[in-house]
Amino acid sequence: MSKKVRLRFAPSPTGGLHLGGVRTVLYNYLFARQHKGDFVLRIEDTDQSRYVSGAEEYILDCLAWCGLIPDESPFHPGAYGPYRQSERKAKSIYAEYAQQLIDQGHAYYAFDTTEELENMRTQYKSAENPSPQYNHTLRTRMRNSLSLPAAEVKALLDAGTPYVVRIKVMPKEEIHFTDLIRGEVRFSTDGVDDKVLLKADGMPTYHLAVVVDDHLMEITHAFRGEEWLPSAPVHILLWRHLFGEDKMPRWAHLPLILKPDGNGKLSKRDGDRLGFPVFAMNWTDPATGQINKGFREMGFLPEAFLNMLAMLGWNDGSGQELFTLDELIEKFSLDRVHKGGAKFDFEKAKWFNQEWIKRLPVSAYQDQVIGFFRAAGIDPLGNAGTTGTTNASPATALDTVAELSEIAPGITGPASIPTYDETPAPSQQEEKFQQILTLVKDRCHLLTEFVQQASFFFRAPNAADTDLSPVKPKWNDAKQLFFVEWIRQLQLIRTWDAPTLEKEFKEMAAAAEIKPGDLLLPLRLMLVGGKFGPGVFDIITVLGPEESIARIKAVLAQLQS
RNA sequence: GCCGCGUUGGUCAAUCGGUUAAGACGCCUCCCUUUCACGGAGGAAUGAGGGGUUCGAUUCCCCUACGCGGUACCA
Repeated sequence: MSKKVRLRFAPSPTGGLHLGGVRTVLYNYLFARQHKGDFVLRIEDTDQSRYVSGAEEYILDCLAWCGLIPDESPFHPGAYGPYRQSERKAKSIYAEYAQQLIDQGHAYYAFDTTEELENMRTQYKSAENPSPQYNHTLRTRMRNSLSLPAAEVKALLDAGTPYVVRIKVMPKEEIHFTDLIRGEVRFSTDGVDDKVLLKADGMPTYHLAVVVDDHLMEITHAFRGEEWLPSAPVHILLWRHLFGEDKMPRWAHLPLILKPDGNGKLSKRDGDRLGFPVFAMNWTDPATGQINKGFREMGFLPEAFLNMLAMLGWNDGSGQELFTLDELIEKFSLDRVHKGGAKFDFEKAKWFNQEWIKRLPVSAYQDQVIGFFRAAGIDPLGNAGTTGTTNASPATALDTVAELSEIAPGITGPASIPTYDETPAPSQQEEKFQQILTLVKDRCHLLTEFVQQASFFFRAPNAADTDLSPVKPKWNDAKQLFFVEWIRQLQLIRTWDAPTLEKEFKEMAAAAEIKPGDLLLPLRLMLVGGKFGPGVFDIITVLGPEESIARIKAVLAQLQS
């Protein structure tokens, strides 16, 4: 008996896809999936002046990145097409219903020009009424089919005079409906103006289009932002006149996402101002060429992005904060959606991302991370791997025994460095890459941070640029000697793993009567080029003997001078 | 102005008449770690104001204040 649940997301293709838009999609999607229903994408391109080419594809790309794929859309039409309102207009769908309303006496032609409307607004503007409305009191004084003699209306129409169709709202009527989030909401028609239904160019306004299309597409539940609540009475009236109020979808007006500081809706501007993205993915304005950062490019995981968005206005009451999409589908409920808006907190957003980075296997996001490495000029799977120093500084060039003795007089070195496979198979490289990601994932909030945290694995630090001030003042011959000795040791170690390396290191330090702590920081600086990164012995394990030795030697030369 | 919606720590928030008013982010202290993190243990910090209803209000009702949204031939 009950109809199949169908929901829609109906954006205008006017630019980037905003955070709030994605959350609206998400709630639509969750509800649809939970009820084994359909989720459709309808493009509301009724304002050709605001149409931005590429925006439709962009929106679909964003949904794809998030994994919120519509069952029906302009790109994958179902049985309710077309899915673009411009195309539906071309089929005279809206004009037909506008005509029906006129015939019923619920709508009328209005011939007022833009100038006439402006004049009306300035004329009737007052302190008590700053924005006069085209309504039951004023319409008698305007040029429309209600105020003009029938013959004149006919003449105007026959002459092809531009007109719009307006809804005729009767005063003193009570309109109420049950919002799935807010409960009973009541309006008086006294405050509702005669909204334009059909524009002069024949396009419907949102008001007409949304009810006609929701009806034709058999939409059962309509979720949209709270900013639509004030125009709900118009939509209800239209449903009443056209299809019957009992056929109307259930409405849910979602709370707004607010800017972090102050109040008000979060806007693109706020993101620019405060340094965080507002769009799901990078959006390049085709007119200005301006690029707006997206969460994806900022280093967010789609799982984290959605999880964060879901929690902005909803929770399951248990205190749980981390949810997979499937868990959200299972647990989401409208009656636990907040009524009040929520301020967006970028720090918390990053926390969600960090949690998901820790939670997911690195294989789930390694491709995205590879992209960030390549953008930084590093190919983590290429030849510039751990088998050599790519941007060798002058110091790293000294690697002969002679040079060794030069920086450490008294040491006679043997040293045939153990050889090993110079060009690992691709799978080995990938394996090594994953090993590195696993090593640093705990300290990354954003995927982009993998580059900062791990690039030294693929590119030797520039020895000349390494800040040695933390160790240089306390440097002495004993330490110099120790490291030269340590290099020899590295060449001999057979079991190449972190525990063995650490054990050997500490034994040598003890023998040299130097506290390991005094040696660890220098060693880190040699390998990493800074005071960050995973444990030094883990680093050496991954770097391998040749590369480790090269880096130590390079800095040793620096410290000696 | 009018109409509508909202208001628990700095932020996200639990509570559906009785609690020492959860938890999380952020912040602070300590532990772990001779890097940075992660992790662990603590800490500071909350019911806009006023009336009711009730034995008892954060919770229900009203008023006020404040905030937001709308008030287009934009969505």
